[in-house]
Amino acid sequence: MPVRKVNKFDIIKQALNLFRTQGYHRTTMANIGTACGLLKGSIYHYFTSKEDLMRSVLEVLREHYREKVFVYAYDEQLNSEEKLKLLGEKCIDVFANGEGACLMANIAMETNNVVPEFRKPIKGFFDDWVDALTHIYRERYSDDAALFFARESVCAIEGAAMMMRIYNDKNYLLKAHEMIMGKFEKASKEALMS
Amino acid sequence: MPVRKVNKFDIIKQALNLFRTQGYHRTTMANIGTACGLLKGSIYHYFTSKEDLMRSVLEVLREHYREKVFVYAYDEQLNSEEKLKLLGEKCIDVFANGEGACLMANIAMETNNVVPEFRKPIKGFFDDWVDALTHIYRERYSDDAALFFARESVCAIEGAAMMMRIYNDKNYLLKAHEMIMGKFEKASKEALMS
Amino acid sequence: MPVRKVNKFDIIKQALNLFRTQGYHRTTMANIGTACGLLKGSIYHYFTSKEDLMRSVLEVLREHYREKVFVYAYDEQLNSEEKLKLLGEKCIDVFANGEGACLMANIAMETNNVVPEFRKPIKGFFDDWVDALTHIYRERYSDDAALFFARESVCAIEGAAMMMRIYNDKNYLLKAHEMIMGKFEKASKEALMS
Amino acid sequence: MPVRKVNKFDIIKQALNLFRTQGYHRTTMANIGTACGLLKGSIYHYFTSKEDLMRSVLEVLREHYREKVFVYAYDEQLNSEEKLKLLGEKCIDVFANGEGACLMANIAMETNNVVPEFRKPIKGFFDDWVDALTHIYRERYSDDAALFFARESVCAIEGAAMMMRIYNDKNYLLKAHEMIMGKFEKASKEALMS
DNA sequence: GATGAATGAGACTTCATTCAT
DNA sequence: GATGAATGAAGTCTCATTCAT
Repeated sequence: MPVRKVNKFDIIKQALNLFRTQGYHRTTMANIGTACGLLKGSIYHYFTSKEDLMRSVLEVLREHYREKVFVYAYDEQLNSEEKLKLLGEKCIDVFANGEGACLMANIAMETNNVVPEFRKPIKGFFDDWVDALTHIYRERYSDDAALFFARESVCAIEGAAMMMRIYNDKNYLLKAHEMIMGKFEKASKEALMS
Repeated sequence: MPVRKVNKFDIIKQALNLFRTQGYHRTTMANIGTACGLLKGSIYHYFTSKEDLMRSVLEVLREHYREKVFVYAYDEQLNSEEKLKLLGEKCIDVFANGEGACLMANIAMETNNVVPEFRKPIKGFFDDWVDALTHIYRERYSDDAALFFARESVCAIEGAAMMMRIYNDKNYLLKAHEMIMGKFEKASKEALMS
Repeated sequence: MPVRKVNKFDIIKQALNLFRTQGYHRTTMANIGTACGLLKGSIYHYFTSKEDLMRSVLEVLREHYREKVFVYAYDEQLNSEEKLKLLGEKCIDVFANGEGACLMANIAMETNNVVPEFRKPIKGFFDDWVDALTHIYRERYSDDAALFFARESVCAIEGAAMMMRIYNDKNYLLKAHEMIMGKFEKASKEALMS
Repeated sequence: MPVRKVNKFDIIKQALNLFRTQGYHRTTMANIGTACGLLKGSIYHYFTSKEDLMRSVLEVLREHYREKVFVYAYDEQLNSEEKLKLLGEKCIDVFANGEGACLMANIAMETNNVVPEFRKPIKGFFDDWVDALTHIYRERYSDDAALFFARESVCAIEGAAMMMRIYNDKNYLLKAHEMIMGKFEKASKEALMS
């Protein structure tokens, strides 16, 4: 009964969810099919292979972050604190959501050096993130320091996301966010004092 | 004719290396066998299953860290800075070595929520690590603050290990270590001043 | 809205070409569709199945040979040499054309004893061919001998077509044709002498 | 129950038979397994892929002909007629055996231009055959003529094998053999007369 | 008539695991 | 203890075919 049941994006969403929670290798095409109400074979109507699907997932995810999260860093209606706060909160939302964790990091760990195709979008995502933070930090730090702290912040969040997963405790993410905010505010005061 | 080619530990060592670099699912029993000069079937003389082998790997790794790394936190011949420095350097050695990365984190990401058996040794490892750092930090912080900073430090290192892998750049790990050391030394001065 | 993009014959022509060059099993309905500017599903408006399509291809091919090639054997405007020459040349044209080879022989090899439906048109084609040659040969040989040499000629041509394909060398076909012509001309002289 | 059921050669023999009668694409690994009393997966213990198996089949077949058939062409205990007779008879045996036909030709037609890997052993086989016949023919013909007639003979036999298959009539092969023998004997007499 | 979505059987292949030798 | 043969479940992918629109 060939009635349209899904579209490409539905599949991507379901796959994203499964990849995030089960990992790439433990997620089968049948799993993804079931999640969409399709048979495994039908997914090949939309994607040429599992890798192709994953590539799309990574691209969509990157795009999502770029347009819905990192974009706040460049919204000049907001002041720096607000930007940083929004970025952090959005990340927490996404990461801590459901079985959570950062798919980009997961996939990087699970397939890096093994499926080189995935490296580009993953790197791209982290580039976007670091760029966004650097843009914010430049308002209070030198260019070098801004880049440095941006990287440090990403490390802190990603490390926290991992610990959250291991200990099943969302607090790690919240604390990391607070730490980043606190540091930034302190920089502000120091800037004022100097 | 019982010819002994390897022992349990040999297999664990090879498996550890493969799991670390290729991940759990992409490492086959045949891969491990080859690395040991055995056929895959022979591994079952030592371990009842792949999961069983992984469990052993995780336990051995935890033990290794406990005895060879975290132990310095409790070596009262050393002062606090020295302890912290040693811990960091040892971690960098192991993580940044070869194809590197932190197996515990990798496996956590790849199998958490899926192979619950692995959660205990992984959690245990991070507990040990946090405990060791907390022990050091207590010398300059309150109990609560020590625990808090210990967790933060582990997040920082693990996040850096991940970024190191993604960007293929060992600097992340070094910077994270420096940051932790710097923060601790600063705490020392503040303590002196107060 | 009934838009007619192709007709049955278009599909047959494209399918013939693909079956000839790729073989029956390696040619997919999608391949055929693409070659016609259709989607694979649309072919089922014209043919009930792949086998049905192949049957039509074989029939059309047989008809083509009967009307456009073997017909010369019965054209009494021509003398025997001319008939034989024309038949041979036409066959060479078709067989050696493009990726060439004799579809009838290909399909016979690939599907004989497996898709019995195809045997009839294939046999029919070779019957036609042998009949045509026998008709020509009768002018210089006894009925028995004519039949015998007709079969021998077909063997020679088909064997040559196969070697042409294996060695990618059209000469085999030309030499076979020459051989057949030469033998026939010699028969003529002997007949004259006797 | 891992008791040795087959060896590599058993599998090759069964596969050869199936490929010859069913063709390459219609023969599944499961078919081959069943024919050997194995499960399909077990064949991968001996061959890395279906293509790998086919390659072995082609190599074994070529070797078989070289050692058991074409070898007579170089056996100087025999006179020319005997050599040619033996070669022909052996070929008839093999080709007409069972569901018969020449696997080399079958595969050439079914996979040529598609699985280039198979071209080498197939070409090699026909080279061996032509070489053997050329060697015999040189005793009564010039080098050029010997090569020419050798090729012609192979064409005749292969064409006959195909017709045998289509008409399910072994006579084609016998007649082709007789024709070749007759021609050769006639050459002998002409040589004597001149 | 044409399309595109969906199906489902079945293909090749992988791999953890078992077990007789 | 080690091997090599075999297993069987499961995975990715293909493809002829169906059918609502």
